[in-house]
Amino acid sequence: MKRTEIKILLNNTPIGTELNIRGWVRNKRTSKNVAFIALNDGSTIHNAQIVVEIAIAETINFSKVTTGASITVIGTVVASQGSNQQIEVVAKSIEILGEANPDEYPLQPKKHSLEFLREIAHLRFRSNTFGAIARLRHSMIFAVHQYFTQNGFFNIHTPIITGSDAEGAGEMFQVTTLNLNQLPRNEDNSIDYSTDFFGKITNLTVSGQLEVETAMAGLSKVYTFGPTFRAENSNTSRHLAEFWMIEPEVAFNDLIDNMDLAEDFLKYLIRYALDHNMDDLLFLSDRLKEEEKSKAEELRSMELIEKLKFVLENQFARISYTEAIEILKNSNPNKKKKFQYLIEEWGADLQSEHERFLVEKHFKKPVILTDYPAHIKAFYMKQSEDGKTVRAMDVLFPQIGEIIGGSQREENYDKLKRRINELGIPEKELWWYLDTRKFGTVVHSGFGLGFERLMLFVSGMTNIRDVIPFPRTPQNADF
RNA sequence: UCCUCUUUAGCUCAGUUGGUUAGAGCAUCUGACUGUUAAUCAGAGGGUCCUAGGUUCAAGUCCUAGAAGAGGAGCCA
Repeated sequence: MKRTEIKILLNNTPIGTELNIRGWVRNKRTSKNVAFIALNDGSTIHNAQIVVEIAIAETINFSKVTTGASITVIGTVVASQGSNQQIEVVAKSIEILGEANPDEYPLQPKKHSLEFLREIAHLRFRSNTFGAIARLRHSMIFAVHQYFTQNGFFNIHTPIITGSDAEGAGEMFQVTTLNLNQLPRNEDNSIDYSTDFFGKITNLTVSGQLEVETAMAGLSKVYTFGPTFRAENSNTSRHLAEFWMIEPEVAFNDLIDNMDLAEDFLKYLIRYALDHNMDDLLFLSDRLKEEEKSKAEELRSMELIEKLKFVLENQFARISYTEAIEILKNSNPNKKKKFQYLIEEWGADLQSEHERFLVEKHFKKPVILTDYPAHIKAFYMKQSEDGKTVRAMDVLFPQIGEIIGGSQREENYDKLKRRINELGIPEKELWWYLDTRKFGTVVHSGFGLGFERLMLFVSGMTNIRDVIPFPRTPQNADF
């Protein structure tokens, strides 16, 4: 008999239907005459309740039906006598597909710590929490492509191995086929890369932006959605060495258009989650509430679904860096010297505590900060007439901080070239990038959205290692 | 990389001022139970107290170094 997914079973299967369901046992409860199996196949957060009469149990080695075992059940859909589910399946036959030795199987029908689940990342797809995260993650991936498709964008696969080290977005992982125990040397003892696979130094990409800008200058509306690698020694709950980034780039868009795109895009994704993943969101919300019980009242965050709706219904605040400095300068924490880094003058880089103050205390909603001092931002950003700032924008979210970083790009060939030289970036590595400004240059803008940071916000999880299946962080590349 | 905290049973955690044989809940196993909901009840088994040194008559407990994990900071998405 063909398998019926548990999601289908629970949605609209009429009483009396005979069907086959398969999955992994979450829990088994036995009494004298009847046993109950909670079965999950990952199609939904919900389990199917299998009712096993003693006569059926006796046909198999029922003691081997343990938490974690995989089974296939043929049975009949009936109205449930219990109160926790509408329907259940009375088994006619059960077959054990794969046993799970209870002495070795680490998942129990109880709440596990997220740290423990991380240590068994290969099994945590079978937990409620990570199952919900995985389904939500898929939904968000799909929604990203759907949003851009509906809005006339084209997806561009930018290279993962890059030959340019001029992107300036952090430490890179080197890619080489050279024998590290026996490196070929030049006469001056430097390493001879001419015999390396690409004949030069290559690294894993830290951003697809420069390449995707070349696609923009031809297709107008493009985006990348790919893996990104940063070899920073970052040990925080919001950094990964390998993460996924979405980078739209749009010709003829200025900074205002860019902000409109970022806000519309984020709201679309959040709305998509609310429309398509309510079961998982409700579970994650309950989980979060449970977790927050142990926190002091003032440290608790808004309930997850309420928070998502709140972001949807409110305009993001949009202020310039200069305005932000004024707000911070006159803020209570600054006057009372509560900030670790006090705001004294224009030009200072904003610290996490300042961003959090603006988002969580002052505006109490997402904030887009624009027009930062040029000296704290990347070379490619559009230089303003004031000569001091660039047309940059960061979208700041509560708890997460910077979820998007973007800008209008400098489209003027001479200005861009001058900035590259000022910063000592090797110009000859960027000849192809400069060509986009040399031939038919256009005003254009784009941004980078950290996909896992979006996942943090939408799922309400607090550690980025719990929203990606196999996190890569310093000293950890297991699985 | 810096600061702070943590590391005791399969999991989550107690463990007093350094003092007998290191405990609990859950899980596992055995049994009981007329339909359970992380079932319930009774019993049993289960320990390199993170590692290596040190102090002491005596160390899970104190000291030093290291490892791993967490929170915060920096870097950023």
